[in-house]
Amino acid sequence: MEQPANRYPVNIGAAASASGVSAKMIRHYEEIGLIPSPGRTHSGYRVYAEADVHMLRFVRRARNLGFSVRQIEALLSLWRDRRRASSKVKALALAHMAELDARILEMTEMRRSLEHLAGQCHGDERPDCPILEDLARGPGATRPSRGTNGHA
Amino acid sequence: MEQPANRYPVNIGAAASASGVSAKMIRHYEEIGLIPSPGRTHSGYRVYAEADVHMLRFVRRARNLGFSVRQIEALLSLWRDRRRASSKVKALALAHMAELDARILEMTEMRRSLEHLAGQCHGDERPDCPILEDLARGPGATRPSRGTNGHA
DNA sequence: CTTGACATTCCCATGATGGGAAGCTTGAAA
DNA sequence: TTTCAAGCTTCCCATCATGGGAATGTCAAG
Repeated sequence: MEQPANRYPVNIGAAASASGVSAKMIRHYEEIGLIPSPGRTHSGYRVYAEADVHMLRFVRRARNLGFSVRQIEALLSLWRDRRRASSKVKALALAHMAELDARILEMTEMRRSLEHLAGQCHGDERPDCPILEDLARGPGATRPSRGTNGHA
Repeated sequence: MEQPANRYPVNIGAAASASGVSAKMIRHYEEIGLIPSPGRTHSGYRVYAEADVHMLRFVRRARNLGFSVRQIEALLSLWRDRRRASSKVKALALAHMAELDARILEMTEMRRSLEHLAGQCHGDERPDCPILEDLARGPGATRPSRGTNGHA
């Protein structure tokens, strides 16, 4: 009954390619305590079981969704606790969605401002450029230059 | 004709509050060469002229638009070159907009995935949760759990 | 002079990731 | 068996923009 396909446990390289998390990051996650320290061979090589690789995949997918390591720490402990209320997981997800919304909004506003400015810049060989003018003197507030200084 | 309102040149603290760039960051920008080294008093204090504060404001506004320091370096040199073609500035702005678009898209997709998952999670005291299940076994691929392992 | 608010430099931390060096281990080919 | 490449180990450094804090020096007002 030796299934040749069951190649576990594996070294860090195989765990990395099987999980999509780089070996570098696996060691890092271990160091910061996100994942437990795996076993070691007599010579010090890290040894990963299939369950470890599953956990790494979990981590990678959560990162793909933009969760921070801190949040993933929480997700992992919720994952391990098979009796936790699903509301706890959902709360984490909603909180992260709110963060994403905030960042999306922020960047969308930047984009809108830039679009506006770029739309006013003819973008040819002439030197006058509303983009730089706006950066130089501040959005909107077209204050009359107080004659004292041509700004250098 | 002594206008009391013309309080330049100023120390770093005043330059910071007048520009909205922290003293810490002003020194940092100087160190990395984004802005020129200002004059110093006999005792080593940095001294900023009004034009310097204008430049700092320029930097802050550009950062508020999400430009990287590297990009601001380019913007500043375009700003100083009064003969540059406005197309160069516009090109920078458009490139930055494209970066913003990419990041916005990425985060929007994350958000959408999360929304989908959260929408399937009842979020009550029951433990079963599609969010964790998805993270654990991978998006879409609903493989039957091969009984060999309760996952640990 | 003392005091308090400023300034200076230097080092460290964040968060997630990667690069690379120096050295040890492993397995397979010569 | 020797050797060689590939893979592993740890350690340090870099990114990017920002801040905290320590130790020390300066300045202006009391």
